[in-house]
Amino acid sequence: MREVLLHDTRSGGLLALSPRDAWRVGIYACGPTVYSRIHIGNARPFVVFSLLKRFLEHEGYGVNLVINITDVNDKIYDAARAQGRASAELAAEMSDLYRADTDLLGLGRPDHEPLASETMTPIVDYIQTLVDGGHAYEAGGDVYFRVRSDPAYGSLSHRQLENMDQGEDELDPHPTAQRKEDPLDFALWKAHKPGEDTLWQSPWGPGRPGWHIECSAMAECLLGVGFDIHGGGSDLVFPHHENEAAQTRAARGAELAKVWMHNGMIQLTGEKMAKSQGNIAPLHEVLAEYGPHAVVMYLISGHYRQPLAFSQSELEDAARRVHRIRDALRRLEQERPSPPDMAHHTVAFFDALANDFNTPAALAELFEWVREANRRGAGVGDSDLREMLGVLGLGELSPLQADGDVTSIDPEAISLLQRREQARSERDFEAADRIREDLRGRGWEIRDGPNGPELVPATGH
RNA sequence: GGCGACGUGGCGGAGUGGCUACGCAGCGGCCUGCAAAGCCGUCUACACCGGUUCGAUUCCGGUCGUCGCCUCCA
Repeated sequence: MREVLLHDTRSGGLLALSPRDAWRVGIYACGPTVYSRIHIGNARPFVVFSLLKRFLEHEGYGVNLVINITDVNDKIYDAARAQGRASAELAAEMSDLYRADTDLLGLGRPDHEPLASETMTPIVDYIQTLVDGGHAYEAGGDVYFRVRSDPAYGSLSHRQLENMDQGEDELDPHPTAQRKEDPLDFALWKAHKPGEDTLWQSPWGPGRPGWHIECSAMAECLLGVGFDIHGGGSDLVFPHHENEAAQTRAARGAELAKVWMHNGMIQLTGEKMAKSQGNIAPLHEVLAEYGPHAVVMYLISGHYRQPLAFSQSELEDAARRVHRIRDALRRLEQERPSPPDMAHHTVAFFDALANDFNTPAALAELFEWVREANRRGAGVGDSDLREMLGVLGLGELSPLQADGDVTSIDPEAISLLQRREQARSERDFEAADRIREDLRGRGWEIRDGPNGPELVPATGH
């Protein structure tokens, strides 16, 4: 049995995965706030945790993956107002688009995708527990978390309370400084304000929850307290995850999660890709241009904890890597066992994933396997490569052209190929080359091998 | 200002106290009518300055630079 090591933000080191329930791993990852379509950066945690789930299942664990959708939030109100629409309508539409866009990645869905708007009762109960326990207080219809009531506050993000910037946002149209006991306190419940078109009832009056308590409630509802892995982007470590952790300690007297995993940012021209900076690459556009396999390949080309450079050429590189694998698949014996003396690469592949989910190191092994298979030529079974690709979410990759599957090629192409062979046998290479160009225009590429010419779909990733 | 991460060959990106990462691109070769695909080779990388060490890209200190967070941005 492989020991799975994961980097934990709180301890700053690697922890061995040791599930709360023997073979059952609970994972909660923070999903998007649905005020616009998601971008490639938002796709990183979705892909990382979806693939981590696949890997853990490969290792014999059962996995319960929860990725929430934040559909009640200031940003949604702002975006809806700017568009002159109802916020709930915008959130519903963007939730649908989020699911549609991530569906196209071909990785399936998480096991649960809770909505904040459908978790209101547990959220209000949670806040009540905090108030009852003296960890939160009502002020003018708002409810705030008493940060200094949690002695461990700061332990996740490694910050000292005295070092925190306590300045209030001067541009905030609804200053809260006067209502808070302490500038560090954060909102659990926000009283309804004019212009906000959704509201829920609570013991403190109508309003809506703060972001942090939404996630705590959704996570606890589906996974309980003390689940195995809590994940998300590194930009959420503070304050979002710090606050989640504090809420759970205060309300339940226990840690919310055992391991806190954070993925690095996707970077465009050296800077973080963020909606607020307007330098976004929408996921659906990237998918439409390069296809799901190249996008997934791109996202796993760096270690999940590191920042990852984003550019056209990075996606093109990824598409070429996918192409190399497809080509290799084409030469392999379909659905046959792989040579045992190549298995050390496969073992190393999974070992790399067990070592803090090191996908680039795993990919290196996969490509070593591919090269060895190519070296050996015919007769190599595809099972090992299939096994590796399956865990990477690339299991649907099909060979460029299954031998003998001639019926899928249009008859015109077949006859062109025959005419080219005719020309070649007559040493009329000019004509032969013209036909080759013709076929390329039709999307077919000719490869003259020892067993005669083959047609494969043209590269045009 | 505080906290954290990081600076690897043309690009992306792993990793290690001494041994080819890997991929893409380029170049040379094999194969081929020519290509494509593939294979072989090559491009002799580890920001800078000190220190520890038989030996450092890898450990320690400093310098410069970059990025993230400290405002509900994955």
